Formats: sequence, structure tokens, C-alpha cells
Amino acid sequence: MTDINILPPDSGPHDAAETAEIRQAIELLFFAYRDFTSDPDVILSRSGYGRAHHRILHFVGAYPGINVAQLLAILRITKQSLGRVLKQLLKQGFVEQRPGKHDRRQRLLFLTGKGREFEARLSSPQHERVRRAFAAAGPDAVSGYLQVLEHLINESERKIILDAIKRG
Amino acid sequence: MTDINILPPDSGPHDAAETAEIRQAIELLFFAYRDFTSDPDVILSRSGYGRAHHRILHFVGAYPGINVAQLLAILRITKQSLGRVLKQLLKQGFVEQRPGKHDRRQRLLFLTGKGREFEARLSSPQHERVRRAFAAAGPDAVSGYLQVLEHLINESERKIILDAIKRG
DNA sequence: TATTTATGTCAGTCATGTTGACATATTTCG
DNA sequence: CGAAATATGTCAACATGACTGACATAAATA
Repeated sequence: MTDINILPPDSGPHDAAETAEIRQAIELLFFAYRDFTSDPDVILSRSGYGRAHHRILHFVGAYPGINVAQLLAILRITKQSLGRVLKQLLKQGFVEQRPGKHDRRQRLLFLTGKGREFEARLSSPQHERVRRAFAAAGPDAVSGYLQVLEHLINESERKIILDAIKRG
Repeated sequence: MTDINILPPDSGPHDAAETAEIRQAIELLFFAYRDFTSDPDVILSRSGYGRAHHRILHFVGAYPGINVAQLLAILRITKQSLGRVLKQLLKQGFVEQRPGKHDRRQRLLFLTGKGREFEARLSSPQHERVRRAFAAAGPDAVSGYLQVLEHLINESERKIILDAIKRG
């Protein structure tokens, strides 16, 4: 037992206390996201739609005139997956398509009045949750929150996404 | 046209600029979570497992001796859903069960050595992502980030969850 | 004109969630 | 002690939303 135990045991490439902090932060993100996404689910399941519908409604609402390829890139799903859900939203009159001005192969997507109404109803409990959390945590905390989220995004796409979000 | 247009148009119960800020924050959370969860997917799909397996491995690893009911409450799924995935993890020797000391009906869950190893491999890219984001954003931002996440959690369970996370 | 691109669609499969019903062991209550 | 409640497991059927692979059409581009 001639060890000189200055460092804590099992201190690998990363500090153990720091690792615990990271684990806690990961769990916090899990729980926050779990509750955050549960808000629209109540309304959705009563209406016979799912989260996939909400995601489409959100991004078409936020970026009117978005095309199919862009939507696919955002959602990271295949066109077959998107197609099934989007077809329903078109048929129900929540979303409409117009051919692109410059490229007439493209189908630009827009929410109809009915679509905007439904999207707002789905989003409102989520908006309220975020609004309350921001108010409770205060502006400095919000700023830090946004900074960390930005850095969690893949660096390769970070700039493009941030630009799009701010313009949207 | 005798309107006195002092307020911006369509200013409902909430300020329009604030609403835009909330929408941006929601999208940022979506993109951050999307990329955050994509990390283990690469390893998982190569191994023939899914996110459901990872979630179980994470929480059993973080809370050794957790029982089935607690795990169900955290994941918010039915015991049938949990059962299917947990059964595989037991059979593959990643998780083991021991009867509860006080209540022998309970099955307390633990990771095996093999399970700890696999969990660490799955989590490491996620940990690295968070670690880098925290380092880039700085300690004050991290503190704000955590504060906001806490307030996004349902208020009714917030205290219990936070206590559990900090003890875990 | 030939090729590439943007989109749509058919068919089959998989992962993971759901509900409902029922079984077993154990604890707790009257 | 015996009855009821609890913790867990399991069977079956079904829904949602992912996936792959193949193929079709219209429009842009080389």
C-alpha cells in the first residue's frame, strides 16, 4: 500500500465528477424532452393523428414554401415515410402544394387556413410550457440554454440551421 | 382608416416577437435532440438493437437496483413494451435480475459487466457531444441550460426527478 | 437528345408503441 | 388465517412510423 493517492481512483481520460455531471445533464434533457413532446400528443391522439403529422405541420408552418427535399433533410426520414403522412395532410386540407416558380418539378408546401389553425392548437401547450420555463429561469438562463443547444447540433450543419431558424 | 396603429398588428395575448423567439427555441431543441439521439443509433443498428435497448441500459446503469415499476414510470411505456426489449437484454446477458430484499415480488435490475461495457460504448459519443458543447458554451451557459431544462419538466414530478438525478 | 433531378408510389419489413386478458408469487388488510 | 391488492410476466392482436428496394413521371440540365 505504497500508493500515493492524490488523484481519485479510476480517474480515466475524463474526471469522474465531470462525467457524473454530464450524465445528469443527459437525463435532464431526456426528461425535459419527454414532457415537452407529451403536450401535443393528447390533442393528436384524440384527432387520429400522430407526432409525424405535427412535425410536418410545424415546419411547413414555420417555413412556408419549403420543398419536399428540404423537409426530408430536416426530419431525417425517407420520402416514403414522409409521403404517407403528407398525403393525409393534403387530403384533409391542412397542407397545399404549389409548383416551384423557378423549378416546376418542385412541390412547395404551404399550410391552409385550416392547417394553421390546427398547428396553432397543437403547438400552444408546448409554447406555453417553454414560455413559463423561460420566465421562471430568467433571461440569462435562457441565453445559456440557447447557446448550449446550438453547440449540441452537428457542427457541419450548425450554421445553416441557425441561419434558417433566425430567418424563419 | 381611422385606426390608431400604435400596437403591432395581430398582437394577441402574447407578443409577436416573443412568440417568434419561442418558436426558434422550440426548433433549436428539436435539432439538438435530433442530433443528440443520432449518436448511439449508428452503433445500435450495427448491433441489431434499437433506442429502446439503449434507454433501458442507460437507466439501469444509472440506477442499479431499479425495479420494473420505476423503470416503467421513467420511460412512460407499458410493461408489455418494456418486457419485449428487457427480455432480450436479459437473455443476451446485459442485464440481470435479483429479487428485492424487502419485497421479494420485485425484480431489481442491474447491468452485468458486459452490459456496463456496451452501455458505455453506446453513451460515449453522446457524452463527448455534451462535453464539447458545455466546454464551448462555458459554465454560465451550462448553468442556464440546466435551469431551463428543469423548468421544462412537468412541475408535478420536477422535485422527485431532480432529487433522483442528483442522487443517481 | 441523353442524363440527372425532384417527386410520387407500390410492396414488404421492422421496431416499438398500444389494449386487453390472464397467470403467479408475494404482501398486506380485515 | 383467508381475501384482496400488488409486482411482475406473458400471450395475442393491432397501430404508427420508421426502413429498403424498385419503378414511374415530369422537368431541368449537360
